[in-house]
Amino acid sequence: MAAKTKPSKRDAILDAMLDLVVERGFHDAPMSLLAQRSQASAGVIYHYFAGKDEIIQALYERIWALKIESFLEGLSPDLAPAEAFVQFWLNMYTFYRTHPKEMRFYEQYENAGFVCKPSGPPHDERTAAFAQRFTSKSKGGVLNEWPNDVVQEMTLGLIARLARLPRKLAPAVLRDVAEKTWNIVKA
Amino acid sequence: MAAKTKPSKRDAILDAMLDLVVERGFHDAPMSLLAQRSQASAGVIYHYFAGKDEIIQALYERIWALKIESFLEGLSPDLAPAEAFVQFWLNMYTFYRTHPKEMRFYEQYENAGFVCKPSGPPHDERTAAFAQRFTSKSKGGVLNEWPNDVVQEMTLGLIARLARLPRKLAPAVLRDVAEKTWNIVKA
Amino acid sequence: MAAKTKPSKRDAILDAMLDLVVERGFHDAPMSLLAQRSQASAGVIYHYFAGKDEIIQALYERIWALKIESFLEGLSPDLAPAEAFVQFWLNMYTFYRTHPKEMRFYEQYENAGFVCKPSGPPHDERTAAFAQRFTSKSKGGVLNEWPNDVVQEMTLGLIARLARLPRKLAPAVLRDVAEKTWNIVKA
Amino acid sequence: MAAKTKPSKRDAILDAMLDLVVERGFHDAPMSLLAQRSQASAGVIYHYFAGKDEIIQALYERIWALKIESFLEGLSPDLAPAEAFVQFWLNMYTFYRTHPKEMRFYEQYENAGFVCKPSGPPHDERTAAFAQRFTSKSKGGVLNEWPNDVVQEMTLGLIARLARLPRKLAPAVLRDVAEKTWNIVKA
DNA sequence: TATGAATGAGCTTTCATTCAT
DNA sequence: CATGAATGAAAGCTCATTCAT
Repeated sequence: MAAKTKPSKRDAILDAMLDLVVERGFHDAPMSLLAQRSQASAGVIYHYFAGKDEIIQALYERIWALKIESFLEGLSPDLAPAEAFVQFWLNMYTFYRTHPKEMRFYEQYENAGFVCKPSGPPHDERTAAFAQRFTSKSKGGVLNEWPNDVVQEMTLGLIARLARLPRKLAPAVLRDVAEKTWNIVKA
Repeated sequence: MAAKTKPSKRDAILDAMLDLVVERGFHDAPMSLLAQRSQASAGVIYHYFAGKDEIIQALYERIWALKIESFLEGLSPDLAPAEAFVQFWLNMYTFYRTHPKEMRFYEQYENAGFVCKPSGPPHDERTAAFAQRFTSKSKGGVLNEWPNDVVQEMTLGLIARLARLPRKLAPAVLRDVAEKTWNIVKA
Repeated sequence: MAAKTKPSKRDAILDAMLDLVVERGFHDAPMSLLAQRSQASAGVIYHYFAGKDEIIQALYERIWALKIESFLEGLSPDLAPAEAFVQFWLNMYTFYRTHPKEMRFYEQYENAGFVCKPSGPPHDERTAAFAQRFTSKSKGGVLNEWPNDVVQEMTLGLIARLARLPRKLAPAVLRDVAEKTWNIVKA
Repeated sequence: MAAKTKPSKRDAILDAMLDLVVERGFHDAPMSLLAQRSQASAGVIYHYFAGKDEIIQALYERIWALKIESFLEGLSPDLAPAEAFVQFWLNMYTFYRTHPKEMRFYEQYENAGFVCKPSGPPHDERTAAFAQRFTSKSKGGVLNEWPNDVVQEMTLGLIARLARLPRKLAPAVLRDVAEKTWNIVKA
């Protein structure tokens, strides 16, 4: 049988930290509790990580990777812009709904200035290709001429917020929002 | 009669806490530093507040009040819906741009689960009236039939995010976004 | 009555640290024990000192000052060189014999490289004057032409070692050593 | 037969510990670092030594043996007292100058009370013979009547201190000090 | 009102040592 | 012989809070 049964301890630590931060916040996630929850002794944690900050950082990166994977699922480059947009939109919504803890962690991480993101979020080729496509017309993309960050908030940012709402939105509403939004930001 | 010059100490404490939380995050805003920064002794702080949590709470409420005041400025009930909407939109953007620290505090407060908001945000009559007007048509308002929270994210939430962007947006873009958004959410 | 009854806590901490280091060595002088012995809580110690290193440093400086005071006692500039030399020699021996703990601390401090002496031992005018007198003849002093540090080891260094010996030396021997040494190093 | 190439691991550990103690002091020489530096795993160290203290102890003894060997080099019993004295003196100085790390270790060991020397320094015949010769006349030796330990500090102790000085002393000065010292302590 | 020394539980981290592999 | 993950007590230090003055 294949190998990958080993790093379970490291992962257990990250899992426990995720739970802890979501349940109690950065300010109330002591290493002692982390040890208990992850079934690790206080000592081993420092065998895997240099310190608390590094755990947070590693967790951030693990979630980032997971996110990228989920977002690009089923997104072939052949899809027409409108379809790709809606597909992507739904992917994000689904990811956020199925990973609420990861999402809450993310928000704390980005808002609390806990650690400084090192060298920006890790780069990814497929994301870059996708991003390239969704730029303003004047830059060779398919979008209108609003500043890039405005468009992003209108799309990615909006989905994230909608996904945070307690209730799951009806597919019809979801599609409707996606399409109306697309009509605003497309070229 | 001696004017309101006295409670300056209390305010100084709140001011210092605001700075601290914004600069270092909830998890790194010790009372000792708060004392230093607010020119108060460790002891007096507990004369004005019952504890750290209460300071956070009081700060939250102070900012809330400030926000309400700013948002409703120049918003008479006579304004046509579209105009009121755009006016409100611009008010929010302006407030957020001129109160970046308050905004960052808010985000941490809401994301970090630091304290549970007691009894919901304080009630306000004028807000209520305004909110009443901007509900779905079927409820007597002027908006479409999307769930209320979806519309809120599309509007209030969006503005907040746009205001967080580093660059100040050009008035033209701002108006454009406001109007296009209005066209989506209006009845 | 005069003031100086206050800094007792700070001094108690230094006293306790001196005992601890002498009894158990730097490597076995935990803050918890220090707290117990000095009748201070773990916390207050950090009110008076920034950390363990600073305590060691402060102790070093306190002892240094005490040393200077003792060494120069009864040493008027009018004394003939030979007499001044012997007087100084006896002062040192007496100090070392009456302050064995301080001496042992000193030795550990200087040998263990525990902290780096900041900016050298604090300067003192009277010492400087005395030192000036006891330099080689060619530099205007009363000593022979050996390198300065060699002479120092032959005198100061030697006394320190003799004082460390378990037994107290007979005054006669002491004087004899002092005089013979003087005959070697004088011009 | 396979020569002494095997115990290299044990020696590597002692070497690494020597470096560590000299560089950082007893109080900051953790086993983990020792493992790294000696290319040994944390585990094997305990195959060769019962614990940290034993390593220190073994190191002390290794250095002691080395010292004895160096000191007695070229010291035949036929040499006249004055010549033997000066020869020994120079041997010591040379050893100390060529083994600064060993010397610094020694000083920490003796000052820090790290471990109590077990059963005194290991006994050695040749040293004993040499020591016997250099006792006071009344005990059959060639020295004056000062207490034994005083003479030792005047000689051995002094050399050790001179060797610690940063600069290497000129041979002429060295000889001069040796001879003048001899004149003091001889019978 | 105001001070700041004092408390002590609790925090993050270290480290000598063990033991399954 | 050798490894290095694992242990857990203890280290140095922080911090919300109290209280004598």
